[in-house]
Amino acid sequence: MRLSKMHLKTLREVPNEAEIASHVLLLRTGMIRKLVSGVYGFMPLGWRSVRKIEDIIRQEMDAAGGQEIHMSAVQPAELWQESGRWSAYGPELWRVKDRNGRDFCLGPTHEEIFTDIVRNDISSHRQLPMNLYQIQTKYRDEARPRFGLMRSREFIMKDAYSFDKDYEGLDESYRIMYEAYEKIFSRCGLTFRPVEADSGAIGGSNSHEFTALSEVGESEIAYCEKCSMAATTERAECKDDPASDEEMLPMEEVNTPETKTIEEVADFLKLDKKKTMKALLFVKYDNDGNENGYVAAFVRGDRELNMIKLVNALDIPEHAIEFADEEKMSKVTGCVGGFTGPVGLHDCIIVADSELVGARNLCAGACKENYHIKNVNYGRDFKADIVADLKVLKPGDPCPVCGAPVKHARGIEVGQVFKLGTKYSEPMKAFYKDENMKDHPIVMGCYGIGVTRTLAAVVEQHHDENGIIWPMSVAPYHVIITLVNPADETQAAVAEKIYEDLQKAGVEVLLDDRKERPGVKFKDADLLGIPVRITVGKGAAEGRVEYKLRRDAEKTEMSADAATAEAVKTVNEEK
RNA sequence: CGGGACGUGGCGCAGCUUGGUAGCGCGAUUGCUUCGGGAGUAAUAGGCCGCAGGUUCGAAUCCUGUCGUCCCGACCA
Repeated sequence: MRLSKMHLKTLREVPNEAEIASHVLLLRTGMIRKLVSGVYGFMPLGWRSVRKIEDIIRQEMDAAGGQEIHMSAVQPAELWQESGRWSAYGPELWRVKDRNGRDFCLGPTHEEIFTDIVRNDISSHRQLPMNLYQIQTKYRDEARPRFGLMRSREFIMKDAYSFDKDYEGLDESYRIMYEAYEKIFSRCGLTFRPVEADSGAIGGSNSHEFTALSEVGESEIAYCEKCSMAATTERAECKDDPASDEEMLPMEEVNTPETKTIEEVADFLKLDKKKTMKALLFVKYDNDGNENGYVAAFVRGDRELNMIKLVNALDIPEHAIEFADEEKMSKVTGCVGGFTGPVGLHDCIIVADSELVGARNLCAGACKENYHIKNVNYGRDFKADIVADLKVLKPGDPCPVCGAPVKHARGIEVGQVFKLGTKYSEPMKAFYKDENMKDHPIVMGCYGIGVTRTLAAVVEQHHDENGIIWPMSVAPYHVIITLVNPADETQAAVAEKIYEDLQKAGVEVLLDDRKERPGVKFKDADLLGIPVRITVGKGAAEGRVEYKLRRDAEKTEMSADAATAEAVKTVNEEK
């Protein structure tokens, strides 16, 4: 492609709407264009990179036995009502009505549609296992779209669904996808870590996220350097401190004026924070959005509540719970903002962290303004409706597997794999008949990759202060020829020859034949990040050109033919 | 949804405090010079100052509302 003919507009200045590197660079290179908040279009170079990623995904999915299909983005509400997610999914589901007032949504994911396909088409065990996938535009009406392609309302996703006879088959399908994902992200040039994850709104029992490591990433992961433990902090199990062998002491109410926070209470009573417990108060909503009772969650004073673990313990969707209005809640349950403890609380669901069961003589709120109670003990003084691990695993806490101190890192979630089991096949009646004509629900798995988010993650991991540094595999073009002075016939002829030779060799090549000053061309070449660069300039009369890789600082002078050969070799090795 | 900031030619911004009908840099077009790291010069085009009300003789500027955008939080495969 000749740059003089290409639809390309690079920006010299940083658009004020962008903060992080991938967003800034994708806008400055003109690869993406914003339409409205969270909705982006792709210009020629951007679209080529998207297609590169898609092609890598297709190759690996096909190699893993997947079959590509393409479903509509528009989905009828009926299917979502059948699975129960029409109400469970929440406001992120982008709902639309047709002219007759019938409800639809723009698909955020396609479990229902794929389940519907197989329940119609699959009836025999002989048709299983099967894996179907698509690469398609998805919609999620995000509360706060941000960082360009990182969290957008419209995005491209590859979603795959596996269908098996039983859980053993699912384990195998899951393993195959997991390995395919490792290949895909490696080929895209990403540094990533598969981590155990919560299954969220998609549902199911077992899940891994593929996280591209990056400081600007929105997911936080905990991992252990001594063993293989790696999980999102939402998911990571947090070990209880061992049960105390202290004697239970009698409860004692103490006056603790103006001590609303754990720090204040611990300071005032000269207690270790570990000898206190804190209360977090929530209001629960039913599927229609009406208030549906209160929840009080308790963790030790030095711990932090993990909301995901709480909603999982309650077995409700995440959006069905919110911090409670303490005054309103007080009238029903007797809680007192800042002084809430489990003793004296009534008419609400009490959820206690498992660590509290073995702890002894903790200080808790007295449910009375300016009073706390010392020596509160589980079992004797209060009981919980639910006991579960509710804690956030913090850096330095013992690894739940081996006990070594864990570390934390941030990352961009570029893919996730789930074991769904029969979560969809059962309610939607996707059954197959076995050898004995007996019906069984199909056992499903689902596997997603954020294609456009992967593009952003690649840029996050591969850039410098001058621009993008594309890995060969996802670069929009492999080689850029900078023709320093197009008016110089010798230079032009040498550049044209290299351009043609590279194309004949199957290399994707850009020829910068614009009537621009050299500085502009060099700056653009840096910004665009094309991996191999050949500069045709002063040396052209002697048949000499410069060869340079975007990622390297040094350039090499060589003959035009040698540069062409070197470029072909490098591209074929790396693409 | 809560908190904060911002909307002025394609992009980045000034002007607003103290109202008088819009300016700078980049970009674009044309000429001349220049030509290996975002050139110099001269000229030209391009803006109902987000939108709607209000105050005023007069509003980019003050007031109210509204829409949009970004950041933090809430939320989020």
